[in-house]
Amino acid sequence: MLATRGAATLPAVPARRSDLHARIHAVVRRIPRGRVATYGQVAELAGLGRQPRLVGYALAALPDDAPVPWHRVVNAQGRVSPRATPGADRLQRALLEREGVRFDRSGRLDLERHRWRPRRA
DNA sequence: ATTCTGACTTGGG
DNA sequence: CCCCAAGCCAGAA
Repeated sequence: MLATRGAATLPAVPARRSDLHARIHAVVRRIPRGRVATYGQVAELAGLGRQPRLVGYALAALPDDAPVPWHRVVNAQGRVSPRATPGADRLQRALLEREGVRFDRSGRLDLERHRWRPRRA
């Protein structure tokens, strides 16, 4: 099928933008409706270890039409992380509420109750 | 090529 | 509750 190496016109290695992002997005795609995962949790599941920040970077890089439920990722405090873009955080919260996730007065959700617990890592 | 700038978390003061 | 530092990727200017 595909030439596996050295075709003059093809790169030896696929020019993927970023392995890191791809892996992160893959994990986030697994988060079921009505459940949430923290940045740290996603980092672990993606095999990045303690690098929750990278998860934030990867999600920030998502195009608007990406088939990734980015809104299901919240911070370790169970809150929607403040976003630089106006309204972005409001949208995230709205999307979660639409899936049945409730927030308390301080804008915090119950991680114990809503956290996604994948059987397989 | 260098610099800047974000969706984080943890440990400590 | 607030503040600070470290760890570290990628796209834009």
